[in-house]
Amino acid sequence: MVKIASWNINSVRLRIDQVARFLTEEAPDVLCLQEIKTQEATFPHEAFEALGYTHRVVHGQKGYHGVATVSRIPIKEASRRDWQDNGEARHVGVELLGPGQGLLVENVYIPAGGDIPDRALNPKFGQKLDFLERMARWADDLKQPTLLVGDFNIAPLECDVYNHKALLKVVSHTPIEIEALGRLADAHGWVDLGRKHIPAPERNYSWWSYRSYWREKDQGRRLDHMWASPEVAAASQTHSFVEATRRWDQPSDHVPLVTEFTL
DNA sequence: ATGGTGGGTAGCCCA
Repeated sequence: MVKIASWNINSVRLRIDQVARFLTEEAPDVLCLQEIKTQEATFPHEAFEALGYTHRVVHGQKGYHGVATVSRIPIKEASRRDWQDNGEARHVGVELLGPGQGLLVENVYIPAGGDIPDRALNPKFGQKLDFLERMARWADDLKQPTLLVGDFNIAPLECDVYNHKALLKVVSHTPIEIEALGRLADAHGWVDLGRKHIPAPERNYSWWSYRSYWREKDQGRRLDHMWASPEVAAASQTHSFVEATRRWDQPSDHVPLVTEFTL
């Protein structure tokens, strides 16, 4: 069994103790982190080393964005792509070398896209759409069994948000983003593990805004995803969102996703 | 309809 997790941590240095708690309690073999907000040189390597996560691939950036994949089973870096061509660190791909040998684990942090869902008024929204189109072209050529995980910053289904109608014009749930994400989905025949294991219309949110969480109205969205090649999806046994982390002190606004595979 | 909170960094950007 190989257990793989993904978590937008919103600063790995600030929340390293929470990461350590999560690794101790859930014991994933591989953890993909997004929004580490630091460079490789200032990544808290020691804490991961002490917990047995001796294999690490960090695509970092000072202050913003940044992704890292840490593992207690052997991995090697396969790629780091820049789908915006602007130097932001939003992707790293690794290949498993021991258990699950040959599986690619692609860790991505898709741009949030700003506040206005109009590329003429908001360049960041256009960059998000372009990022998705370039990812789709990348996925066209994938030949190896692949697991694509991360913060996609899109909640595609009606049941992926607390109020579908109210959010149709809110970036993360607009039809144009969902169409672009659909083209990425079709490019490889990805299986959405979140909905394979927790079928619609069941609620399974992965993110709650810091600005609204105190209201205790459960105004969440499913922004984080794990998508698998069909044969990889068929090997998935369990899948869960670890919602408890959102109630820890000074939490990330995202919660981890965890999947177990027979590989 | 609005503003609400959080992180990194150093005079605002990003989410």
